[in-house]
Amino acid sequence: MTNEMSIETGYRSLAESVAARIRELLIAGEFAPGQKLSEHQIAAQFGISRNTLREVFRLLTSQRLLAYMPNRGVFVVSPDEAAVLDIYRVRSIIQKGAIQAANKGHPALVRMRQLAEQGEKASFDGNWRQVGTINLEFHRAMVELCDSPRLCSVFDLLLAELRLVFGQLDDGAHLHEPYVGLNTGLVGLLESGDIPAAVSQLEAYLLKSERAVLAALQRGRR
Amino acid sequence: MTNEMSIETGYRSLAESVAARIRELLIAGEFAPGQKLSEHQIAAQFGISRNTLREVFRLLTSQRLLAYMPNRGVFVVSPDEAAVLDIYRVRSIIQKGAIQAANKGHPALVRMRQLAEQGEKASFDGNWRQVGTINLEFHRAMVELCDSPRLCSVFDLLLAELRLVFGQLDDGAHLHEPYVGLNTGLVGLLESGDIPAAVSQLEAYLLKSERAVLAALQRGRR
DNA sequence: GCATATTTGTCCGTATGTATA
DNA sequence: CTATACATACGGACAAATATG
Repeated sequence: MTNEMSIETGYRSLAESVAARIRELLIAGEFAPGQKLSEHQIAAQFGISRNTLREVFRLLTSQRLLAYMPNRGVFVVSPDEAAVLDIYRVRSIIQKGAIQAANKGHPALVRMRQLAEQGEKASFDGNWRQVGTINLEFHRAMVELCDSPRLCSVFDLLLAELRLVFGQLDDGAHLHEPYVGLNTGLVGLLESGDIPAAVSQLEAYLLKSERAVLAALQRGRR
Repeated sequence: MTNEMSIETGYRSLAESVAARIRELLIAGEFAPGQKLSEHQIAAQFGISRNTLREVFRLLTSQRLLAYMPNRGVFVVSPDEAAVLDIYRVRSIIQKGAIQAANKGHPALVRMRQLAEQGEKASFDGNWRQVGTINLEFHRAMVELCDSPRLCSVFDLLLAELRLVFGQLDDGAHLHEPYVGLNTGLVGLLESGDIPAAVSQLEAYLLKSERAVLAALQRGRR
């Protein structure tokens, strides 16, 4: 999925595949933020040696999902209000920059249309968990509009960190539901080529989402 | 300097400090692009064990400075034309986004003024090496305008990769010299608060620089 | 195309220092 | 303050893949 695999062949070393698995567990909320990850325990849990696990930890700390505390071990990061503010600041810059490159017929734009419709459907069915997943995929596709592998990988890391924030919050419902309409509207604007309107629509989305996340975060972590 | 150190204390583990040292060697051009880094040799060269060195490699591959080839080892990346295009695409988005936040009196803006003047001086003295260093510092300060630690660290990685490209080229002179004037002009526009003019000035810089780097790259690597 | 040497990928055991109960 | 637990780092071992003659 992401770009932590080796070049050329899609082969992943043991460290890379375990990193991918732990990454999935992290964004699924299986590990609590702030929790310590013991080398001994995790190595046993995944059936790998401690040396290999330390390579895994180096990968995941580089992705801002784990953090080292010297001589104390690695811990799951617990993004605070400042982190959320920063993440949304970067999102704003990256996503506004990306949709400048939107041109009709771009594969990513087609995908955005599909995802917007899937989001409407999932929202209608009340499947909030899927609404959240689709929503993030939608914004990921938005960044793909500008055909920049580096920007996409940066954005992936941002989204992973943001998922970690979501994992701290208790309600999956109202965190994504209000935005499916905005997404559909945004796609329409991009398809019609009205970039300035799309930008302000995006700004509205980001501001609204940021405030909701901040409020939920301050309302207390579960 | 960069953010690969552990949280809380500024202490760096052995892997982190060796990674920083190798990183310096890489951007100084001490290792040739495409060169293979033998685990045995490099471990001996730096007086560390293979296990620790593999952690170092994980850090540096995460920073796009090295790349794994499965069962063949790690190699210094050799950015090609596509990489340069992508780097400048991301630079454009990030830097244009960053200067939107420029307000008079921002510490980063003060620093940009200082660096612009230092660049003029170094250019007058014909010290091209220092002109290049100052130029990159100038653009780094530009990104600091938006007070986003995440965007800054992303930009640092981009610049490190770009330095790797410079290391492939033979002339350090004409790659930076023509831009010192543009830098000074850009600072003036930002200080006067004329963001739109600053943006077009920045666009002119990036386009010019990108073309020069691409031309030098196609003219042949040393 | 084959046999051999080299190197990676991964594991284990262990010594040392640091933090914590 | 001592003792225990753990992170840090090292060296050696071995199979598998790769490079070399």
